Amino acid sequence: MKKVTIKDVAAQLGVSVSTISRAFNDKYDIKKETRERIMAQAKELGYNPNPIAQKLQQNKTNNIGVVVPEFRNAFFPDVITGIQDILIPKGYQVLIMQSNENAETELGNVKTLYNNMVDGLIISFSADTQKVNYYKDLLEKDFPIVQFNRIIDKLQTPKVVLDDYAWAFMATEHLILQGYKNIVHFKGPKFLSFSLARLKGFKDAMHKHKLLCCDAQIIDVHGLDINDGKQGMQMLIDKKQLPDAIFAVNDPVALGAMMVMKANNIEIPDEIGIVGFSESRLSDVIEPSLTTIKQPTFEMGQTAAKLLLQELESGIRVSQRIKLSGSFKIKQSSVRLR
Amino acid sequence: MKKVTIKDVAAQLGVSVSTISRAFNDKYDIKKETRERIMAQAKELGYNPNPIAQKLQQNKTNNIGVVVPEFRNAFFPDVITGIQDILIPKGYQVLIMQSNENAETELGNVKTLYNNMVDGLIISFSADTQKVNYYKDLLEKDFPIVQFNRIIDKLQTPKVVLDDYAWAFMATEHLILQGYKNIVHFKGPKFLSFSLARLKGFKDAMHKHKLLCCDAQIIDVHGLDINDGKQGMQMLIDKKQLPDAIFAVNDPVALGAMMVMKANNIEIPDEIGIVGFSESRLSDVIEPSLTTIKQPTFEMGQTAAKLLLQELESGIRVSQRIKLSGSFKIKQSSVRLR
DNA sequence: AAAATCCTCGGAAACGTTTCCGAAAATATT
DNA sequence: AATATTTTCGGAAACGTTTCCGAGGATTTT
Repeated sequence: MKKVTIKDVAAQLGVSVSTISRAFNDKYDIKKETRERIMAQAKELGYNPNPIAQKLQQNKTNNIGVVVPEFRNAFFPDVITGIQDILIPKGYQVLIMQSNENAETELGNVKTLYNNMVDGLIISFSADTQKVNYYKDLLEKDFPIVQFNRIIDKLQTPKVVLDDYAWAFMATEHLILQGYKNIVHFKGPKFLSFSLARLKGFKDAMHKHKLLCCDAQIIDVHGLDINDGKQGMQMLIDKKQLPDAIFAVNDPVALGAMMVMKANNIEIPDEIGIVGFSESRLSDVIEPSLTTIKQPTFEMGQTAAKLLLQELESGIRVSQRIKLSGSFKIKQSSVRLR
Repeated sequence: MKKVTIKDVAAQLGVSVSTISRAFNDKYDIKKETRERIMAQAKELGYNPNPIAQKLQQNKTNNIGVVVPEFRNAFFPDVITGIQDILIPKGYQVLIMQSNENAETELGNVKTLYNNMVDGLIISFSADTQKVNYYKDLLEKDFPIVQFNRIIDKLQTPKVVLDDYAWAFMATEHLILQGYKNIVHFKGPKFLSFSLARLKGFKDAMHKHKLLCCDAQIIDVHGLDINDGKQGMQMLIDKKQLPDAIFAVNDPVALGAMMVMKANNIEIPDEIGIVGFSESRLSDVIEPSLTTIKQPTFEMGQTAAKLLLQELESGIRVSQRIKLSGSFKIKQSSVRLR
């Protein structure tokens, strides 16, 4: 476990420590032959520069923190893969933490990462994050942060999101064009940016087509999980207020609703049509397959990473908001046989 | 972005740097009042010890590396959550990397983590890892490693696995007791420890009940994904060698097989029964629901973390192999209506 | 041949901590 | 009151690098 240090190499070759450093950092002021001699000897001894010492010296860690609410669903893992795809080739390490949809652990995560001197942060906020003063403090210290997917508008950082409004509008309109009229929306947690955008997309589509869109059409399922969808659907059944169709805030909620419908012998898409959001692997497995919006997860991660990299390299923050485009996956759950 | 250091606090209070350090590390040789005075002032100035400097000094990072083949399926994320559950309260950071089922990137990951001075490593190997000399080198340097799930026997480290053999045996026997006779096994990649264990469990159960178990009963699907299951099933259909039942090496493979069966109007479980392994969320969504073995993922992560902690704290390696117990989830796909 | 320039390298400070050693001050012991 | 002991603290070295400054020798220019 004894590590070999720069001094060992220097002593072995009878040169100074600084020369070794020069060799490893490819500085201009070193003779090519000594460089080669050093590299050979270093390899021989199994020397690797100690990154901790380098970080202390350079006041830079080459670590990037990523905080996500969960990684049980495929969404965040895919985004993270995109982030790594950009950052790792640039020599960065990606430290991942999960907040479990809890604002408090989220704050703890961020503090830990910051105190561990990550050079920047990429974050998607938990469903119940409201207080942002700590994040504002960080931004004032010029600490680079990029938000994606679940953003907080008032934080002045680069952001990358899907155009949730537009796609929600399109999903709703798709249901309308299929002839569904009494459509309800299973909406997501109220503090989440995309919940609001998707809700607005739904409402506007309904209004455009002059369909009824009163409070009863908007069901708050409180969460984003399969169980939340189940509960929402069960409630509708209990109240005997069955709609024509459902636009769910995301796939798991849609899935849950479908499972309850199937248990109650409600025919999909004949009696009730349904579309989800954010394609999951489950959407192809369930029967009938679930119409959904596919998000460019990998690209979302790449974009967020690039934005961070830009700020890291230039030192200037550009609080742009990048909207990515999704794709509409029309499957069986929303297409009526004519 | 200018960080406040220990010197700033010292200067501000007119005491020495070492006293500040003592205060923060709760040493015995400091007066209580000065300690309080220091802590108050530190908070006032917003001082936090620089962990990089601490790590350099202590030659210890409090970082643990975790390398997994993927985290698209729920399995590894769940295990990681278990790992974090133990390690984070102990003050460790958990750095996660994914190898994408590729031995080469896996090796790269491990090297990066090692060079970044993680204190230990928890790893589940990729499907095509065969060369282990680098890992052996690390072990000889007394670098702590714990393996889980996908292990390499000849590496002398603590290991935590499911009792794959026993559960595969039970799964197969379950099919037999349901009256299935012509049973095939979709086996996993041949270098994977659990592939072999599950295969052996299958074979032994077949032999015990004196059922035919020739080469034709063992189908190598080459991978662990939905597509591999699809291909395996398609091949059986093309060859017109349909079995009574299938025991698949894992859930995605089983899922793929089911999807092809359904596309070909093969009735499950009447014509063909099927059981998977390692309960996934998909197993409840597909129809009919898939009988499977549930692995204690969270506990597996906790156990691996505890083993590592033990070695870290005691400094001695105990190459024990811990077998965890699963649970058998009997659902529709393997239960014949009588 | 003297002066100017360039190339290569060594020495030392710095990054922000912890810890060992010893000294001064406070307290206890005789 | 003198000595011994304990408590509390400061100074300095150390962890392993990078980088600035400057010096010596080699090379080029005049």
